[in-house]
Amino acid sequence: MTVRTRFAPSPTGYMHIGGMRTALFNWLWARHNGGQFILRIDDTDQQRNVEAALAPILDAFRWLGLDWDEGPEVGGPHGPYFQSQRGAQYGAALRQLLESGQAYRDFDPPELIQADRQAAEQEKRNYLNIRRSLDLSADEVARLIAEGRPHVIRLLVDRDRKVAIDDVVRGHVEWDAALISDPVICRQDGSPLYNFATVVDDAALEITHVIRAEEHLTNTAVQVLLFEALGHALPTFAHIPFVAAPGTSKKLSKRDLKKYSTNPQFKKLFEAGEAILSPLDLAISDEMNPVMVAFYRELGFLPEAVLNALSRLGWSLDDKTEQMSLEFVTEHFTLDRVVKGAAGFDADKLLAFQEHWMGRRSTEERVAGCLPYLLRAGWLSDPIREDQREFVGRLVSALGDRLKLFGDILRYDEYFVDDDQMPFDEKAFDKRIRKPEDAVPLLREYRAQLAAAETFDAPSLDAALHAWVESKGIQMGQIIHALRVATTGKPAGPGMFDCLALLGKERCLARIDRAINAV
RNA sequence: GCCCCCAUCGUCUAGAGGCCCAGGACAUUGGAUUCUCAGUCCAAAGACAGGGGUUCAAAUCCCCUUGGGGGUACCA
Repeated sequence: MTVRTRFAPSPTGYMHIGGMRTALFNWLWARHNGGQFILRIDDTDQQRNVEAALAPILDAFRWLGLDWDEGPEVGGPHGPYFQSQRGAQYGAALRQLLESGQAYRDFDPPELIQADRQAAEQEKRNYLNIRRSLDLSADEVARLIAEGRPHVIRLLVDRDRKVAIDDVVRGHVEWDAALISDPVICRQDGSPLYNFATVVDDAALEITHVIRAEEHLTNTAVQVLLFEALGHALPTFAHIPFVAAPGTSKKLSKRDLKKYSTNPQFKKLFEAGEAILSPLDLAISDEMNPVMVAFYRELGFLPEAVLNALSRLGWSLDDKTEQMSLEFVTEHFTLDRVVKGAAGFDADKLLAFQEHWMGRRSTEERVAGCLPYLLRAGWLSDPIREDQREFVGRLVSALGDRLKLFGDILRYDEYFVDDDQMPFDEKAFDKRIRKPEDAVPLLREYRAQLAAAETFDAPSLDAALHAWVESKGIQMGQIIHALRVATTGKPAGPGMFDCLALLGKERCLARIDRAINAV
């Protein structure tokens, strides 16, 4: 039997990182088995602007390279893939259940149900719906329907039985049906409820494996009842742990975003977000924050890194393999190696994966990744001139490992601003130029050396400075720190000679002059 | 309240009765390299929630306690 899995997002306008992990596991299981991965849109709730709200979700899939065999844009033999367009199927299933007596119309007004529930709560017992409408005769029911009396439709649960599944990750899980209220499967307005629509669709789409977060485990009891009532075979269930917020075992949620900003792990992400988004005139927001996939794309993370991190959230291959490509994970992914406990999102580890995968990108690829950022920040002309492209190439190779995210290129504004606009880091300026007595005289002297230099590449500059330092009988540290701050404005960066060569003679001289005058 | 799930270093995890006085990775700390930063290399510190069983033997099986989480909707 062909393995068919699905991911069924609601069009919310963003793609949650935890949802992405669930989607990934579904995709992996389908691909691992040479099966199909289906995208179904659960849009029973919101009908306006589904397309706009869906776009960020599909973008996230495309960015990570997770394709779908059936669903929006690609169609498929089991369509439509939007629940809002599947009314006919739900209607048919409803009729089937009603006619076979496995579902019934409940005419009790909501207030009455509410009172029942409150009473149960006060008596500290489990609430079970009271089946008053079941006492109505067929004639009475027919009369109430003819009258247009509002009602919902409930599944009639057999209270003398147990419901059980053998979950691939949880094992055998059992519920006593005597404790389960008859679930409403159809609202007063005729629209289907989640548990019902899901079962109808999962059956119609011939889903073989339902892989979803464990928050749905309890729903499964009702869904199993529904599968059976409809006469469908049960799919295999795999309830994977949800992705927890760092340092907690609570579900990662965009509602708690404020709290996360003080978390030491997330702090780095927020800091990077700040540094990279602000030159782009963007800011951390409801749609753009560490809980959303879009955030990582916008900062210039690599899909490989995000995929690698997501794969390891609740799944492992063995006791040592950490760095894995999507292809590798696909080959080795099995459900029985999914962990049971909640997995906290580990931002540090994501960063480590990012460094690893970025390290495997060539300079050309890194340049290609950085260029869009520089363009968007307005630091390059559009179209990009050839000399600019060449310059960015030299900068990127000088940056080496320091460039962890493509967006990090925006932290090196000193190479793109005019010389008289370059800001000096005040603390560094004090420490390296203003305070040391010999800094300014040495800078002056070295400036003359530079001005006379015939070649301006890093190796010659390196050799020349070493010779000069030796002839003067001073320490390298006495000049080089002052020189760095003078020319780049910052206390840290690529090798000094790379920086000088990158800037070129004219700009170096101009900046040294400016630094001396600023003392 | 009721139902269900979960529990190994700070974090992600390995461990399916002896290979474990518990292994790896990230983070942390110390050292080396260096003009700074980043990186790299070496090293250190760091966990089986508690209590009972079962067994010659338990991180691994059973029970209880504690703790954490999820669900309890005419949400998904």
